[in-house]
Amino acid sequence: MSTVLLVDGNSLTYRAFFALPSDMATASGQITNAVFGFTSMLIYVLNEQRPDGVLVAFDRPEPTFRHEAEPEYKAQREAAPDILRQQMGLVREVLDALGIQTVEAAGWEADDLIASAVDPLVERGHDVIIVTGDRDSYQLVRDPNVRVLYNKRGVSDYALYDEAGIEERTGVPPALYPQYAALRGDNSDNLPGVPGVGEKTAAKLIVKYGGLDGIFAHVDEQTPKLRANLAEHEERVRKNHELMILRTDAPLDGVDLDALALAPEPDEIKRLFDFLEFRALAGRLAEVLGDDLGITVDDDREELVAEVTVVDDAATAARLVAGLETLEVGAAWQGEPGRSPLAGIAVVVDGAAAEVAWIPADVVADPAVAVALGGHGRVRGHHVKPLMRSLLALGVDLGGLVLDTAIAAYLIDPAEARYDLADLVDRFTRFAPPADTAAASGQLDLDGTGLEPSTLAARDALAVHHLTEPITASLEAHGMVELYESIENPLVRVLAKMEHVGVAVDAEALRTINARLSEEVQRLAAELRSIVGRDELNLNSPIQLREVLYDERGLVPTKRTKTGYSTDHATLEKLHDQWPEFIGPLLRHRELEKLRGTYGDGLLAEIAPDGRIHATFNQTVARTGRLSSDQPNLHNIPVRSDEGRVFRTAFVPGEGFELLVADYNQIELRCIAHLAQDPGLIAAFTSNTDIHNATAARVFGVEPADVTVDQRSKAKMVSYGLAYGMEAYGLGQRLNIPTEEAALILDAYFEAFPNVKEYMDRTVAEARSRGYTETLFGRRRPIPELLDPNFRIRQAGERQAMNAGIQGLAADIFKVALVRVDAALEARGRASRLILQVHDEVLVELEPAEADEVAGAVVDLMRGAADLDVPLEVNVSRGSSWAAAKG
DNA sequence: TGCGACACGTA
DNA sequence: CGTACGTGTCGCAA
Repeated sequence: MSTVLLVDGNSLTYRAFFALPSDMATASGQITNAVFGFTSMLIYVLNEQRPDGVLVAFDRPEPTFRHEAEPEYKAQREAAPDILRQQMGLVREVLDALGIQTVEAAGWEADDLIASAVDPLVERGHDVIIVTGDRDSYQLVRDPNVRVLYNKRGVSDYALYDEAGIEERTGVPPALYPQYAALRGDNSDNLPGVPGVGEKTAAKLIVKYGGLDGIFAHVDEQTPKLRANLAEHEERVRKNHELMILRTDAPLDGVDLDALALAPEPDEIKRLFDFLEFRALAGRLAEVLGDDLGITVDDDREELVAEVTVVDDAATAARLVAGLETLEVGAAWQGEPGRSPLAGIAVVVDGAAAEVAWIPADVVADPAVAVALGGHGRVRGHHVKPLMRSLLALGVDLGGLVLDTAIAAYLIDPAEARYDLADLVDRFTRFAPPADTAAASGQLDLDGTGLEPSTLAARDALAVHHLTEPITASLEAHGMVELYESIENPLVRVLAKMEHVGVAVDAEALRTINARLSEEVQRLAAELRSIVGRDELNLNSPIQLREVLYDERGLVPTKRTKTGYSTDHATLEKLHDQWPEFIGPLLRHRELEKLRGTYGDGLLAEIAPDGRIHATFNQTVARTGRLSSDQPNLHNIPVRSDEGRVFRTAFVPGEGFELLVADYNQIELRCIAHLAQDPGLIAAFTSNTDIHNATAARVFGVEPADVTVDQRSKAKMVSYGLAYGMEAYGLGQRLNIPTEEAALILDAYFEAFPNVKEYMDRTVAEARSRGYTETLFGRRRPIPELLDPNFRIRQAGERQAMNAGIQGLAADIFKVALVRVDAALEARGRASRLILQVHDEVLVELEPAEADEVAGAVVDLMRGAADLDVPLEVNVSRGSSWAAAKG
């Protein structure tokens, strides 16, 4: 028995396009994510299924009989973006090179062509496997010889369904699939089904009545609501059904079904894969096709190899460093970058000749070398902050940075999971990407490559040398030189200093808080266990809580998670009155256990020998341009609840200092006012009144003096929700009011502040056409989800687009402030220092003699960080702890 | 030991 | 069915 694959070329290419980053490109700039993903999927299935023949079908752009029958069919689909369309041609080229037949026909979809090929192939005695990401093909599995290999997500997540598999997956046999889908509707085809009928109900009805005819003959047996919906939408369902049936009479012109075996052309494969820079794929393909074809695509790019000279003499090292115009550096640690002891640094001596010097840590720390490094001022590297931090610990201030390639790559696309030096070498230089880098491992030969840390660090330094020009050019092409140079670049050193200095913590106070919490947590746990009569109930386990609350007690929550009923705070709150003696203590246990574990134990474990906490502030993580903090995360220290806020009393000024806390007042709302140029909102901020009160007055049409507490709170919720793209449903959930009422409030808001609505719409439209959002300062964020065929994903993209410009602008302003505050403190030679930042708030240790002057300067610099059409206001307070200062 | 799911802290 | 993060725990997989 032989197997033939029928592949839906459009469906898979589309899936590949959205599964892979759209900045995947060859050195010459050809974007390759879709063709790469398609080829990868194809090789994957060739390898898994080892078929004897393959046929790939494609859609044509012309309308089909479905469009003629139903104008709404796929009417919501955006035209394929250019960067996808141009790759369709490359997909064809790949297939041609492999000698795989393709078929297409004007007026027909790929699905119909596949359907039409199934029977002839089965008649010829083949097993047929349909490879697609489109569920419509399920209906073709009407024969034991036909199966569907369905692409669930990404490029390597597949499920192979036979007849029983389809039935298990959907609840109906393949033959009934079109009727089932007609009832349920199909969002991706813009074919609505029957309201109130989802997958479960549709399957149940189909199975019970054997199909649509049976269902509509027995509508009277349904509940009133369902009956009405079915009756009202019968015509629509019938129409859907008609459209969903795949035709088997499509013309397979030019296809020879008896010659579907692959006929690879090695020379053509080599040429094409070379051009596309598919080196790894070529290797996988060669394995699948067998080596006898002799397909080898050489990676003829040069290896990045440094000539390393060890410099262990301080005088020589100092002379060398001082003599270099720019310092292109790599570094290695005996453990974690920036935290463990530094092993040494690598410095490019002659880039063209690949000459790199390795300076061991003890030599780096020599005063002569330290002076040379410190006065240097022209450093380039990849993730330089950890190096700066380690050097500060050695008493060396690296001073001026001119290029951090990781941060540049982050600006170019802030959505990447990480910024590997090897990836950048691959994308931006003529060199082959190194298998390992010191920047990536940061460890002493952890992965057993056998390379010395000095070798790795030297290669990193050399990589930075070769990246300098192309990365700079890319920044220029993106219009981001100013953003990089004025904000991100100087910020690196500011953050390194903050990490190095850390924040002082009163460990004794923390322990006291923790002991009290532990005691109460114990007491509550015992109480809760005795109420339910279980000794081993784990209160941290949502699964076990579900058993207690929903199975045993029989409570019925309103919210579900994807695995079952939710036990989150909002849900429990609603159920509270039905079982107060259990849920009350449970909520309290949750709260205190969280505080004890995450903030009590967590913070205590992070206190360094110097009695301070040295978090890391990540500059290349948040997609909006914000910073993030880890080890520990100091951005989520409790403040809202009284119980939680006490942890802030343990954050104290260091010996001989006082604490200053300064935060922007309503910065995101002010950003909205400025960006939207909304006269009402601008006036509200300019008049210096309570913004939520003023908003409520406008929204609810009352005098400011007459605004109720409830109205103010609603207005506040709307204002904040707005920045996140919230809609009526979400607002209703949070205010605990019906969606309709929430919709009225939203409408009233947009009527009161019409430019805000207009700004949101414009932002989304712009992002959709350009593919990315851009802040006032030129920070970009690609949002490919805006073109996703899935409505929910597209909608999430719209919310991200609305939020990116707002959160991003606030982040940019704040970064400017940080840089300027630090610069001012240094310029005036002050001992006061920045120690912590939390998105719109800074903590400064004030040296008492300078305190008034510095506090004033911090406020002025923060207020002046940007010139918006609304004033920037800053709240400041001083005290002996974070909590006291905040008061 | 790693990972997804859940829950929850902040701006 | 509100954006952006990081961390803790559980429970299952390897």
